[in-house]
Amino acid sequence: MPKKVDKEAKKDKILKAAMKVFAKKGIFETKMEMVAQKAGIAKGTIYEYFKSKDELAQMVFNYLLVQMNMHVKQDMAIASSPAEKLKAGILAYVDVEALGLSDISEILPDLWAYGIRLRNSRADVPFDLRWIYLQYRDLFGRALQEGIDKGHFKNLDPKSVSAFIVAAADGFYLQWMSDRKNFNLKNAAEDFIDKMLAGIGNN
Amino acid sequence: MPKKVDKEAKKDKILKAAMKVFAKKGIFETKMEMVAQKAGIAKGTIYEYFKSKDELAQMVFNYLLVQMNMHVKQDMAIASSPAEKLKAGILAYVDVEALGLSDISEILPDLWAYGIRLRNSRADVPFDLRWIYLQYRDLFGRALQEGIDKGHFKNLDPKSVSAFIVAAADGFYLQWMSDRKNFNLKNAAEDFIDKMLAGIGNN
Amino acid sequence: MPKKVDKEAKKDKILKAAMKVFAKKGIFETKMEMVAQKAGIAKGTIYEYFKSKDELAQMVFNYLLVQMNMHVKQDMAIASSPAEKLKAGILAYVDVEALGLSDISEILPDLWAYGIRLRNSRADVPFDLRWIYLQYRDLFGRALQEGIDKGHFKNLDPKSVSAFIVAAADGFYLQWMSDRKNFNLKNAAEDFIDKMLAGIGNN
Amino acid sequence: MPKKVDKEAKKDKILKAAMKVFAKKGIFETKMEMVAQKAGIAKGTIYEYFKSKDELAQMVFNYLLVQMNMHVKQDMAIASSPAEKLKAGILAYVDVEALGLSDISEILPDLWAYGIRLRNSRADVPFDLRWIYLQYRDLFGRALQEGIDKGHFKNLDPKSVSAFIVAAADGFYLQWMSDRKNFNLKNAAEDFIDKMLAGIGNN
DNA sequence: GATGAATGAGCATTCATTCAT
DNA sequence: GATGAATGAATGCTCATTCAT
Repeated sequence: MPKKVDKEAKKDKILKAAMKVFAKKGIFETKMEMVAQKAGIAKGTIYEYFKSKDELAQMVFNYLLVQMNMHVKQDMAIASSPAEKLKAGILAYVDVEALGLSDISEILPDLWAYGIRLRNSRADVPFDLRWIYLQYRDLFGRALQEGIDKGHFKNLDPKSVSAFIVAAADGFYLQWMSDRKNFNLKNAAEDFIDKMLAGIGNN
Repeated sequence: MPKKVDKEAKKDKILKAAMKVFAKKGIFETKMEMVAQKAGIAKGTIYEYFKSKDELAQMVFNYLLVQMNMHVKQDMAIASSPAEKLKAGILAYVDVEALGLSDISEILPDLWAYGIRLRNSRADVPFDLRWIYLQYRDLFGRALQEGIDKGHFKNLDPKSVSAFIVAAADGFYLQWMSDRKNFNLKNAAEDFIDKMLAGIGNN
Repeated sequence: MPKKVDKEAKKDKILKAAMKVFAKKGIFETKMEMVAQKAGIAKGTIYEYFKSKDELAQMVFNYLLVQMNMHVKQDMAIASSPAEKLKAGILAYVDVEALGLSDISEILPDLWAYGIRLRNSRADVPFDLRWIYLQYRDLFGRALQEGIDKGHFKNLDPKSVSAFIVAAADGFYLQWMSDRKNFNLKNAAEDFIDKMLAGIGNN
Repeated sequence: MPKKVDKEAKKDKILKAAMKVFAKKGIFETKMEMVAQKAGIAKGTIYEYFKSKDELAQMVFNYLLVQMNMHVKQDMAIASSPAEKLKAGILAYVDVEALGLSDISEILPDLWAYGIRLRNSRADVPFDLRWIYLQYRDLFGRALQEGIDKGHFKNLDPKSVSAFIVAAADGFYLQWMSDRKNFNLKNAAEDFIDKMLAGIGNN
């Protein structure tokens, strides 16, 4: 099935190119021509793979969300203890290298802006920030609950702690994006993990 | 100087109108005509007060940043103990009502996107997210240091804790914007404050 | 009401310009830029007066249809005898000079093509060839009936005769458009009128 | 020569497919892809048989013109008396079934528009409406002349009568296309023939 | 010969900005 | 100062045509 492979590969190529240009310029400053150029193809070709600029943006955002989700889930699944799970999850969440975000992190606020605005406009959207956050909170919440059940953690509210784990991670992203030179994302996350685990630890 | 006042009032009116429309539609989906309509004036009049759409956006973002900054600073200044300062600061940071953000919170990701991108493009910008975050970290950091010095808090690194206080606050904003119905911003912040103060408290 | 007049005048100017270019090039070969140029305005200005190229075309067609209709009706109304009415109506129908069609006659097949196709597509159309023809047949039919009633004409079927009067007139247009140099529209119409009146005359 | 036949058959298939789509959508709304689909082939294949969309359109129009011409000529040739010749010719002219026009009549105004415009643009065109009409007028004119010579018809001008026979036939087409449900093309033609023959008959 | 993916010229339309009134 | 009609640069998207397979 040579065609199939080619098509998927090309679509992916365009997606990646779009991701980069979107990140650098913002969605509205990005012209289809730029994406084409970045992908090394002609403008018209993009439309063989994506219906419109808007769909392309959605696909890009969706791709990122799925990547991050998979990454976090996998790393948490592998970890053994509840504390390890939390640690692995948070580190995976901010693992820009593994997520391929190191060069395109600026895209996140656009994703957020887009996702938040979708609520108000169209209903048939492929991604829903509401659901995304629910899921992350659930993911961390279950690890927390497990830790509580096992007596590793204090008897705290998993809902609120997980919300704040996710919040901290997002917030670190924001500070890092604003000042990549001086803000060390990984260190911030590790520091946070240590402190948090100490805070919720049962001893 | 009645003229001056009138001019300022009108400029403010346009700014507020732009803020609302920007928040609802996003900057690029906002047309100057919409802003004019919202402000109850003619399209051309906006240009008597703002050089361009871009300047208008900058003024809007700057206004918000200044508001938030003032609010946080004031509330922290009034508070007496270090713990009270932290609490007051965080609550002020997320006080959407007082900040007038309750109806226009969706503007924040646009502000972030804009601010982060400014780095790459133009140098002569009126606001700088890097500096904004430095300042907030410094603000909370000084309260933390004071608490440490007074023996109220454990001997922790004010830099990293303040970074994560700001991060959590931003992150809560994000979750709240994504799901205003089900995520209680104020509760999340208060929960967080309690836990954090317990965690860093010296006893 | 200076504005109102200006606006209407300008709209009319654009309409007339579009009519000419449409006639010369055909609707699809006509670019909005050409219309603007012909009207002596900028491309964008057209859109202040017409929503789209399609609407512009519809307005042009409608204008022509209304003009022709008015012209025929008026000339028939003035005429006294039934025979005069028929004659006046037919001559008015093909009076390219009075209708302003002398330089833009080629637009008629486009009008027909457009009108016929409208049936298949959109329902909310401002003109309906079906109705147009019904009306013309009715107009000539009533003159015929009057002639029959008065004993001027033989006892023939007004429906079928009126249909064929209109048919002949349209057909003459077609031959004239195809060969303006050698086909004399007015002569053809007059010849036809004489013969027909002789044919249906009662003596 | 089996290959030749195959080629011709395929070319014809494409031509017929194009005819249908052109009729339904109009030439400019017809995309080459649609024609290919209708013909059950790939888009690129059309270009193996026709140089361009424009040529395809010309071939379609030419085909129709030739068909109609042959049909009319043949039916007139068979008829014996001048009156029969006229009758046969007119009926053949509007015999949509035999001409294969019943489903694609809407194509006629496009043909007219195209033909009329050719005059203004390119000189090397395969068909010329001017010539087409000359021929039809000649065809009917000769039958009329024969009738006059034989004393069957009054001494009228064959030129003008033939012009008006053709005109009526075209005009009937137009009314029929505009309202196929309520306008009976054949009946209109027959009615017309009867009346005309009565009018020009010598008795 | 047939295919259909790729191309890129071409165009309708939008909208920030200007400026005559 | 205020207006809103006019502008025209800019851009998303289409689709006839090409050509490697």
